[in-house]
Amino acid sequence: MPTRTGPPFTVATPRPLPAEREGDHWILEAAGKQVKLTNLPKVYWPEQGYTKGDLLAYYFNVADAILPHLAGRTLTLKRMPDGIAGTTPYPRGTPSSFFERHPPKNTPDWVPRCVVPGEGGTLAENLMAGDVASLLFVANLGCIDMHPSHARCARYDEPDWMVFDLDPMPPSGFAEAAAVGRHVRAALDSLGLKGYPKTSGATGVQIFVPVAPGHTYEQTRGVAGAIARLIVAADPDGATLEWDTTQRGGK
DNA sequence: GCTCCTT
DNA sequence: AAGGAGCAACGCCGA
DNA sequence: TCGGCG
Ligand SMILES: [Mn+2]
Repeated sequence: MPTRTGPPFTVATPRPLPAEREGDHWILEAAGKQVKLTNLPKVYWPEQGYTKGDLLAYYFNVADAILPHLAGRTLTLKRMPDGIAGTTPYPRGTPSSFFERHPPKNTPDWVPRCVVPGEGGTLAENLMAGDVASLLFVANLGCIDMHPSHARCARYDEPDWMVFDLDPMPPSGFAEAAAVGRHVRAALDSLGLKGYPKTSGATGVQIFVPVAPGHTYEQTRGVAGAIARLIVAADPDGATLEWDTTQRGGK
């Protein structure tokens, strides 16, 4: 049950969100831009009771860390305006989340866009987030996940990084994913490439690899696929490229 | 979360 | 006034 | 070539 009456924030953050209430909503001012924020008390994480306000405060607090990774790249938003457990009435129980890439109609003109060629000679506008205001604007849409493009807008078809996504399936966990990550590092070493690992979700690992300018997605996909197949061949019990998630148990 | 379109 | 639909895009794979 | 799935 969405609440409009509960507290807007339930988690203390180093820098509280400096949003001022204005009638039924809030206004955040950042670098002269006014961002309208709505429904802060709405519970987005029912299990923990975390609110949309908590989400916005989170993105405000990590802005300095996250913005360098978003700026100049188109974003695919994963929007969950009814929280992480929201569902649609029909079909019954279907998650009410959805993806969005184009600026919705109410997007302020100061939110940056990337114009890219679309289907059949058309042009499409894609969202970007370049500063605190645009970051908080997309977060207010109920966007919990943000997926930045592997390529910068200026060279939208030339990725400047590739990623190895290691998702352990029970009973495998983080340790097993890290072990596969070491295989990835060995392969990258032999190619003179450097990978930057990070945790992902509860038990996963992702390894980001900078790619020199001038390469296509087809090329990076080919390299990543070749490395992945080598690892599966070397460690068939520890790694799989199985596409069907129900078929990749234990790896 | 918000707009648009149909009832 | 109330309610529903729409909101990305692409590679992989098996049919 | 199409549809489901990621
Ligand atoms: Mn993952």
